[in-house]
Amino acid sequence: MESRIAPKGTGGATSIDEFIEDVDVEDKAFLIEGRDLSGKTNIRRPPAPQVNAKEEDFIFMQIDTDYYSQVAPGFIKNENAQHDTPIIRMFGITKNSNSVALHVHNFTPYFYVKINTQYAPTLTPEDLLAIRDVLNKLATPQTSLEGAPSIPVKAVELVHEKASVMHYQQDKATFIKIYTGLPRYVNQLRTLFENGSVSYRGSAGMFENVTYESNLPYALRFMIDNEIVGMSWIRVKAGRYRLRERSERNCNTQYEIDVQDFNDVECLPCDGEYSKIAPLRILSFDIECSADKGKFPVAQTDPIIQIANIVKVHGDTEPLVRNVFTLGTCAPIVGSQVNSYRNEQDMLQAWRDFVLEVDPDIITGYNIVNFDFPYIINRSLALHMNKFAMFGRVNGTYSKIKNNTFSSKALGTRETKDINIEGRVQFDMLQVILREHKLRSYSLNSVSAHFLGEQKEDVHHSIISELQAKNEFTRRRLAIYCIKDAYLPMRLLEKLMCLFNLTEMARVTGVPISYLFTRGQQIKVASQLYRKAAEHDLLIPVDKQHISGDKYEGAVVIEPTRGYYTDPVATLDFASLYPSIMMAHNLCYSTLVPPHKVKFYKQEDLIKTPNGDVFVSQKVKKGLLPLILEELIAARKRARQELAKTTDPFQKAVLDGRQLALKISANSVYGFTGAQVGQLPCLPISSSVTSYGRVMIEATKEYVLKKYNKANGYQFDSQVIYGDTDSVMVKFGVPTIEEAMKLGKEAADYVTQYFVQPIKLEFEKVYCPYLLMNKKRYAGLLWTKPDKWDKIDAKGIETVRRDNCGFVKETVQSCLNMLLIDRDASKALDYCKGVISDLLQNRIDLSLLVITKGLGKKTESAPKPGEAAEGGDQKKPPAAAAAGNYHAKQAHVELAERMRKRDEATAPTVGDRVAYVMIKAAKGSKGYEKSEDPLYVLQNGLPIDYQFYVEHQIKQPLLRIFEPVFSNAEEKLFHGEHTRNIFVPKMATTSGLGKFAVVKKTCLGCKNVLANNTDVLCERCQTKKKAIYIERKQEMSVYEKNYADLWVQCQRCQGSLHEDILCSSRDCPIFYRRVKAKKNLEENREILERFLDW
DNA sequence: TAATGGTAGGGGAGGAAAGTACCGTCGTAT
DNA sequence: TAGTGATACGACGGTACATTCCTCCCCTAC
Ligand SMILES: Nc1ccn([C@H]2C[C@H](O)[C@@H](COP(=O)(O)OP(=O)(O)OP(=O)(O)O)O2)c(=O)n1
Ligand code: SF4
Repeated sequence: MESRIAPKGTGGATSIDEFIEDVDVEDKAFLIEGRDLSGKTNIRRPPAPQVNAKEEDFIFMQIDTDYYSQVAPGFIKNENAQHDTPIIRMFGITKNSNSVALHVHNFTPYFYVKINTQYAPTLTPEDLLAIRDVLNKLATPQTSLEGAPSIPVKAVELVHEKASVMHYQQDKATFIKIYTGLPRYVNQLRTLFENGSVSYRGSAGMFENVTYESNLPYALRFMIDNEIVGMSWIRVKAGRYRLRERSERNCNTQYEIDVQDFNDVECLPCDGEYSKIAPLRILSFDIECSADKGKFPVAQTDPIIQIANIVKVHGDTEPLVRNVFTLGTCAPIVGSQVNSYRNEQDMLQAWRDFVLEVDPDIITGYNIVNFDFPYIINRSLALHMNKFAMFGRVNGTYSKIKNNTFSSKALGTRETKDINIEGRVQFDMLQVILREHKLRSYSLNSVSAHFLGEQKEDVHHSIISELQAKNEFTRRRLAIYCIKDAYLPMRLLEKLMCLFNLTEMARVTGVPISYLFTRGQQIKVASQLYRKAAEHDLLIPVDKQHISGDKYEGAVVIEPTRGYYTDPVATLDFASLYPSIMMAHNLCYSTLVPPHKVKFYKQEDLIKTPNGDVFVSQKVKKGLLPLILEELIAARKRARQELAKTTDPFQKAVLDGRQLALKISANSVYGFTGAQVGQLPCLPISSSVTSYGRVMIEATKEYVLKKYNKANGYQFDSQVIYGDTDSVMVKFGVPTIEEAMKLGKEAADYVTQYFVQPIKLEFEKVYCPYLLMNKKRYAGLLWTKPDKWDKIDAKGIETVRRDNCGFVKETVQSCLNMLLIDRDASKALDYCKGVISDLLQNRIDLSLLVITKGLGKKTESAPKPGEAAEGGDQKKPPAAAAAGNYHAKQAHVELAERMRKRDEATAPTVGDRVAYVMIKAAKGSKGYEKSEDPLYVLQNGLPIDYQFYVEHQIKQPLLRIFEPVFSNAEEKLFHGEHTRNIFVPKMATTSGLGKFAVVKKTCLGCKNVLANNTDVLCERCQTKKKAIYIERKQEMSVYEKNYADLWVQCQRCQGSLHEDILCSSRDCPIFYRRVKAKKNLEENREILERFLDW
C-alpha cells in the first residue's frame, strides 16, 4: 500500500558541506535558514497537560468561531433534547500552544419584532404562547440530514426595556423577542413579518413589518452578546466546563470541551498578558501540477506532482518544518525533508496526514484559496479519494468548494472560492496583499520583489512538466522552486506583520479574523454598532428601505489657482474630519430627530446641521457612533504613536499601513450611514456630515484670508490656492520655509478655536516648490522641518497611478526630481528629450513599456449554446447583459478576451490586472487592436509601436508638468531633432509585398542599403574594413558581458549556478533584458559571421 | 441568494453625431 | 449597336475624414 520511496544515501539528509559543493549556498539561503530540517523531526504540538476541570480555569486564544447543528449530546442539559440544535464551536490555542475546540450549548438564535403601541399593554403571557403557535404554523419546519426535527419558534418573550436605535427615543417601546430553533428560521420568519403575513387576533396590525436584529450571522451574534471580539483570549471558569472523553470526541484538537451555559464563556480584555498573540502554528504550502501539451493543468486530468510546506510557530525565528512531497524520486535537498511517492494518491494522502499531524492554526500560501485548495480538492475527487479532503479540525467534515463573488467600490469585483476548513484560518497572502496594497502586479514574483527585494523565477507550466518527466535531479530543481513558493508567503506574512495587524483589527472591530479576508467594511461597522447598541438597550432595525439610488452631495474641492509656486505653501488639514464632525455634533442614528418631532424639544437641546437635519445634543444623549469613533480613533492614535517611534523605513511603511487601515475603518462608519445598499443607511447623517465639511472648509479659508493680510499688519496678503475636503493650501507670501511653518502652526491653532471639540485643524507640512496642475493633481517638495526637505509628494499624477507604463512613471519622476529638488528646468527638459529619443530608438527596456489595467468586470458573456448564433444587426446589447458587463471596447479588455481564446486557464479574469504593450498595426487601428501580451510579443518578435508611447503615454503628462514652467513646451519637447531618428525594426525594411518581400541588407559601416545582398560593406566603407570589424568585435564583447551579467543575476534568483535558466517572468525587468540581450547577441554574432565569410 | 463604506474628480479612449471637404452626377442656362 | 451638341455652373448626394461632445472606465484624493 505504502508507495513511499526510501530516500537515497545515508539517512536521507545531505550535509551542508555537500550542498556547498553542489551549488552556491548564499543563493539558497531560504533552504538552510535555521536548523537542518532534512531529517525526521518531531512536528507535533507539545503534549497537552492534564486539566482538572473542577479546579482550573480554562483559558485560550480564540481564532475561529462557527456553529453546527446537531442533537445535543447526552451529557448536555437541553430542553429540546431530541431536536436539531445549533451549537457554537470555538477553536483556539492555549498559551502553551495546545489546540482547543469548545462547544457552547444553549445559545438560542433570536430576533425582535416591535409591537404597535396600541396593542402593547394588552399582551398577556397566553398571547405570547399563542403568537408562538401562529408563527410555528406559518413557518416551514425542517428536518436535519440525520432526521432530527426542529421547531421554528421555541419561545416568544415580551421585552420592555429596549428601544429602536433609529431616531432619538425618549421612551422605551414594546418588542417581542422571538427565539428560534435554528439560525435559518430567523431569516424565514423575517420574511414573513416583512411581507405582513403574520396576523394575530385577526389582523396583521399588531406587528410592525420591520424586524430587529434579524440579519446577524449567528456566530457573530453569540460573540456580540458575550462581548467576545475576534482573536481574543477566552476564559471558562473552573467547574463550568467539561472535558470530553475519548469516545465523545468530535474534533482532532488536543482539548475538546463543552460549556453548558453560554454565559460562562467570557472574553478577557485585550491588555497586559492577554494582548499577546498565542504561539500559533502557521503552515505555508504550495503545489505544483503538470500537464501535457503545454496546456495549463486542469484538476480533472492533470496530476499534482509536488507539495512543499513550511511550518513556523508565531514568534519563533526558525521554521519547524521544511519539506516537500514529490511524485516520483527526487534528489536530496539540503536542509529540507524530501518525501517521495510512486503514485499520486499516496502522496496526497501522506500530505493530508502531515497537515493533520502539524495541526496548523493558520494556513497560508499564495492564492491557496482560489487555486491550491480547489485544485487539491478537485483532484482528490477526480481520483475518487472520497474520504480525503478533511483538512479541518472536525472529524469527518470534508472541505468543499463554493463559488462566490465579492464586489465593493473600493476593492472592485472579484470571483472567489469559499473553502470550509473548520478551526483553521485561511490566511491567503494574495488576498491580504490585494486588500492592503495597491500594486501594478500581484504575482508572487512581483510582490516578493516589491516587499522582500527578492525576485522569484517563474517557470512556465509546460517546462514544469518537462522537469517532472526527466529525472530525480530535474525534479529536485522543481522541488526547490516549489519550496521557495511556500517560503515566500511565509516571509511576506512575517515582514508585513500581517498577523499582528489583522489581530489588532479583529480585536478593535470585534469580528473574527476570517471576516477580514472575505468580508467588507460594512460588517466591521455593524459588529461595533450592535455591540454599542446592546450596551445602551437599543435595537437595530433591519429595514429593506426603498433606495433612491441618488447620490448625495459630498465634499468641496476648492478651485485651484494652477501654477508653479516657488514660495512655500503651507497645508492645513483637519484631523480625521468626518469622524470628528460626527463626534462634535453628536451625529448618530440614536440622536436623530425626525422633522415632525422637532417641535417637541427645547431649542438648546438640539443641533441643526447645515443640511437642515436635527440631532439632540450630547447633553441629552450621547450617540453610539461617536462612541465607536472614539475607540477607533484611540486605536489609530496608538498606532501612530508607535509609528512615530520607529525609524526603519520598511517598519514605518508597515505601521503606516496599519494606522491607515484604522483610519479607513473610522471613515467607514460615516460611509456605513451613507451606504444606500447597506444594512442601515441613514442619509440625514451622512449628508449632514458632508454639509458640515463643506461649511468648514469654506470657513477655514475665510478665517485665514481675513486674518493673514497686510491690513492686519502681516507682511503679505495670504492666498488660499487650493483645498480638498478637509485641507487648505495657503501661500502666506513669506519666502522662507521657517516663516511659513510658523504662520501655518499659528493659523491652525487660530482656526481650531472656532470649531467644536474635538474638531482640530492641524498644520501638517509645507510644500516648496509646489506644482499645482489641477484638482487632485499636484506635486511638491514636502517639508516637515525647516532645515531639510522630506520627500517629493505627488498626488494624482502618473507617478502614483498604476494605469500607465513604467517608462512614463520613471520619466515623470525624474523630471519632478530635477524640477523640484534641483530646480533646474532646462536640465529636466534635456533629460526628457534624451529619454524620448531613447524610446524612439528602442533603447528602453520592454518591461518599462508594459501597461497594466484592472479588469473591473466580467468579460466572457456566458457562452450559452442557444445565444451563440445571432444574425444580422444587434445594435444594443441584450438587456440581460446590462449588469456588470463592458459596454465599451478597451485595450486591456479585448486583450483579455484574446488571451482567453488562446488558453482559458491562464487568461486574466475579473479583478485581475492585465499587462500589455502596444504593438505596431495598420494606420488608424484602434488602441484595442494594438494591445498584446508582452510575453507573446517576445515569443513572436512583434514590433512595438514606439510612436504610440510618445503620443499617447508620455506626451500629455510631460506637457502638464512643463506647461506651467515653459511657454512652448510642446514645441520644445516633441518637435526637435531628437524625435527624427526612429528605430526601424528589421521586419519593417522588407517591402510589403508578401512572399516576394526581400530583406535588404545594409552596410555595416554607414547603414546605407547595399546593392548586393551578399555584401557586408558598401564601396565607400571598404577602406575602413578593419576598423569597422574591430568596432563590431568590441560591441560583441559588450553584448556578451551584458548577457552574462543578466544570466548570473537569474542564476542568483533561481538559486543555482549550474542549471539552465527556465524563467519567463512577465513581471521581472531582468527577464525582458535577458531576452533582448540574447537577441542582440545573436544578431551581432550573425553579422560577424557574415563578415568573416565575406 | 447574500452581500457590497461614501462623493468628487481627472483623464484617456471609443463612439455617435454633427461638420466639412471633396468628388461625381445631374439638370439647366448659354 | 444605335445614337450622340458642347460647355459652364450650381445643386445635390455620397463618402471619407476631422472635430466635438458625451459616455464609459480606471484609478485616484479626499
Ligand atoms: N477613504 C476615505 C478617505 C477620506 N474620507 C473622508 C473622511 C475624512 O475625514 C475626510 C478627509 O480625509 P483625509 O484623507 O484627510 O483623512 P482624515 O482627515 O480622516 O485623517 P487625517 O487625520 O489623516 O487627516 O475624507 C473618506 O470618507 N474615506
Ligand atoms: S528573469 Fe531572472 S531575475 Fe527575473 S525572476 Fe526570472 S530568473 Fe529571476
